Amino acid sequence: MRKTKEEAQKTKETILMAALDCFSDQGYFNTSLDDIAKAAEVTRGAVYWHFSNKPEIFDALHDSLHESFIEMITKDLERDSSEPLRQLEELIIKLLKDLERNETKTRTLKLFYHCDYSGDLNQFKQKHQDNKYKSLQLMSSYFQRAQQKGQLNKTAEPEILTLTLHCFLKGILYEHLNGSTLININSHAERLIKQLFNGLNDCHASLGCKGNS
Amino acid sequence: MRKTKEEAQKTKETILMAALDCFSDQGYFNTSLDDIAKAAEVTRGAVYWHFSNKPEIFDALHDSLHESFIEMITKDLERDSSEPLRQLEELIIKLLKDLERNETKTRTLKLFYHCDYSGDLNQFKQKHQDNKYKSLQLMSSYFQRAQQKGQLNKTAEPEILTLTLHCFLKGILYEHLNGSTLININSHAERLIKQLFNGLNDCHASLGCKGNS
DNA sequence: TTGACAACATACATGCATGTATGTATAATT
DNA sequence: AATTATACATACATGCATGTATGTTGTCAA
Repeated sequence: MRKTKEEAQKTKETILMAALDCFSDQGYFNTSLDDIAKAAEVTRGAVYWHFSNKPEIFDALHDSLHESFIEMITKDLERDSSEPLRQLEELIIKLLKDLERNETKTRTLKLFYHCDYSGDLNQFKQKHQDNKYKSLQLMSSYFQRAQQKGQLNKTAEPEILTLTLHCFLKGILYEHLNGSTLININSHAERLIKQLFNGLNDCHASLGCKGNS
Repeated sequence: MRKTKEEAQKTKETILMAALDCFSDQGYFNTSLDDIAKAAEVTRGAVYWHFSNKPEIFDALHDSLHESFIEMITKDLERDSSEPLRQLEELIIKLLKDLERNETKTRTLKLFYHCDYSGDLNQFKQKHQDNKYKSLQLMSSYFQRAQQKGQLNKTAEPEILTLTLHCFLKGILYEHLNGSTLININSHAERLIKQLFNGLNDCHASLGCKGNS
């Protein structure tokens, strides 16, 4: 019965992926640990050995996705483009298309868009929210760079711009992940993003911003 | 024990509001019918008398909110403003501020942003999504009017514009309802909306749209 | 006014999910 | 080579949520 350490690590990841499958199909609250165990072709004993309970499995899934995001953005920020706004625009589209290709990421992300933190997941609410803020702060640095390079009106507020982008992205992802027929990343997302950035450029570029009270 | 019809209708609504309270506090899946009954100061017998099960309570909450939204938009559409885009902008802000005031609506809406339709709620997924599309169609008619009045470039696509607005709104609401400290409707939402509409105007007004491939 | 039915309350049966305790075989350690 | 701890599987106890069946009281209709 006893497996080698590598094998044990492998079954742990098998359990994680099985959990993701179950959560995606039936939802977090509708999946029992036994469901996960059966999907991973182990028993609940194995699950309880690697994780203390269901919320911890959820948290493990979160971590893997978040680390991946942070890494992609951080690496992109190492390159100091002459046009930070265009760089950001390209990054966003790249992230979206990466999501579309990687089904594991898509399903994981979908989890966090529809999960209810008011139950047993409440213990992780703050942590996951903090992690989201970290990604946001990274985003805002693009706008700061653009402002420093004089490509953004001085009255523009990077925070507001980041929020705008963030809300917009959230909406797109929400619809896309929801399996909505409204949005198809290949045909729509790129145009939506471009439209948003056009708005930002036109509004904040050289002239003053017209409508902000 | 037997109550009059009016009293019965009242307890039914009491149960609905109690359910909303419970769902908001503990989440849909973490509330039992007994929780709801206790919150409404009745027994589970009363709950089972008025509703066949928990999903049906959820659906009843949905209906009340949706009807309210459709009514507000439909009434606004009766007025044929000379500037449909500005009219839409004002409507959005009005809707947001109405939401902020009406806590029942806020909590109900929050339910549907975080609910997981993959479980026992799956039976209502299609219906609720269809209802969402209805509101979206109403929104797009503002853009169509603007286009007819020549206030929107002829190459602009009302559907894409509606999607843009919808995604953006979704993001704002998601953050706001999530209790995010990032967004405060009073101080932020109005500016965010104005910024978005500035983008639309600048991009699609008289000149051609620059960046759309 | 009296039956019939509505509007619940109470009681019961069932199943499932959780957590833990214990068993076991084998890898790692010495 | 013997021991120990690991990596699970199995078994058990518990509690809770659901659904239904039945009881009870008052209302309304005739």
